[in-house]
Amino acid sequence: MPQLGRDGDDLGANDELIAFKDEGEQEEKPNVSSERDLDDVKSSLVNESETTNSSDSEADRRPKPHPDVESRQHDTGLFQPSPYVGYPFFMISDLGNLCSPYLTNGALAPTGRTSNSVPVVQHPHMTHLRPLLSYSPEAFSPQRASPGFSPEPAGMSRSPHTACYPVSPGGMTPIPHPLGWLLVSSGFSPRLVPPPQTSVPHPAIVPASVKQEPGASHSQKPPSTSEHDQEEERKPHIKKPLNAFMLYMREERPKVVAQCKVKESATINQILGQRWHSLSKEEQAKYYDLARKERLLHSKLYPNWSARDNYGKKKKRKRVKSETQLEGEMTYQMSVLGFVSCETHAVFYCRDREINLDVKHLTFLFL
DNA sequence: GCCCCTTTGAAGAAC
DNA sequence: GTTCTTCAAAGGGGC
Repeated sequence: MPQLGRDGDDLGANDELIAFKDEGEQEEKPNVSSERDLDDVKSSLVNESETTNSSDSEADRRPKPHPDVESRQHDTGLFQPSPYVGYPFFMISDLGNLCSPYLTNGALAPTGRTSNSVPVVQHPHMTHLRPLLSYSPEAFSPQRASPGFSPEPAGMSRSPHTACYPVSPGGMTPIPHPLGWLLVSSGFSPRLVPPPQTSVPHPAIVPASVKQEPGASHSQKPPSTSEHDQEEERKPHIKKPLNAFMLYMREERPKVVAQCKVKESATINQILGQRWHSLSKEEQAKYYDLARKERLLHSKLYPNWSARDNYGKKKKRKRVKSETQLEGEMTYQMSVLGFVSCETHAVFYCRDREINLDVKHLTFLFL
């Protein structure tokens, strides 16, 4: 599939091609190490943001809208065979209120956005499409904030293509995503977006506990049995990145619920498992690709995180979840304060880092 | 309120 | 290198 970057063009570095595995590759190359892939990507991070210029123009390399995009949908709502073809948008992080400057027509109602949902700014010609996020986290390049960065919106300039596309009258259902990404119309004039008023929680992080000053009045948590336990509870719970099947399941579950009138997740998951096996390799490859990018981005956001960290934390996580729901405001690691995008790059200014992405890696899928 | 169920895949541990 | 275990999502159901 072209979107898998087999030609090394769509997804950047060739090392990803080695790491990526769809079902067929899993059979043929079961030992391809995602670790090595991550290491390669990590090592390339330093240069990633500085090596984005190439002999090819960005306009040429950037996926172009496909006139037949609607016909690509089949009954499962999935693209085939090339879901990456034809994206009139690129993706940026869910910046909370950040998208509002683009919505001068009020297309995206504030109520359509929740902390863990992905609001969508959609092209009017593709109102039938449900975008599925995709991104190329290998383009992430943590670095210090640019000295010249200013969150002032006054410098924002917008070409006609940068105008916000209104959400279709039918409305777009916010698509929840663990990494909290937001789709925004493309158009590559430099533009500046003021920082949001509220932090955007990174859905991959479940705060282990509300960090409170000693003696906080609303603290009802019983004392931990040990300092170690207390320390453990203070640590935010960084969830595992979703695998391909989980991504598929999250996407297809509502359809199964609607079709089968079943609510029990165990039953639904059985159905989804069967459907998963009935998918073609190309269809599954889309989810493997997304999952691979999830892992890459996750590894960059949390380079020291290990799946082992979550061992034995299921109970804690559930307890913490309810606490989170009760508490309201929380502090998260991944709080994007603002971003700047230009012809070739988008820079996201987070609380503790600056993430530089090559726009050529900002793609997404339609469903 | 907590855990189980049920699925697949990824990652780590154990052998 | 292989096998086993745990966790990721989801929400009804049981205790």
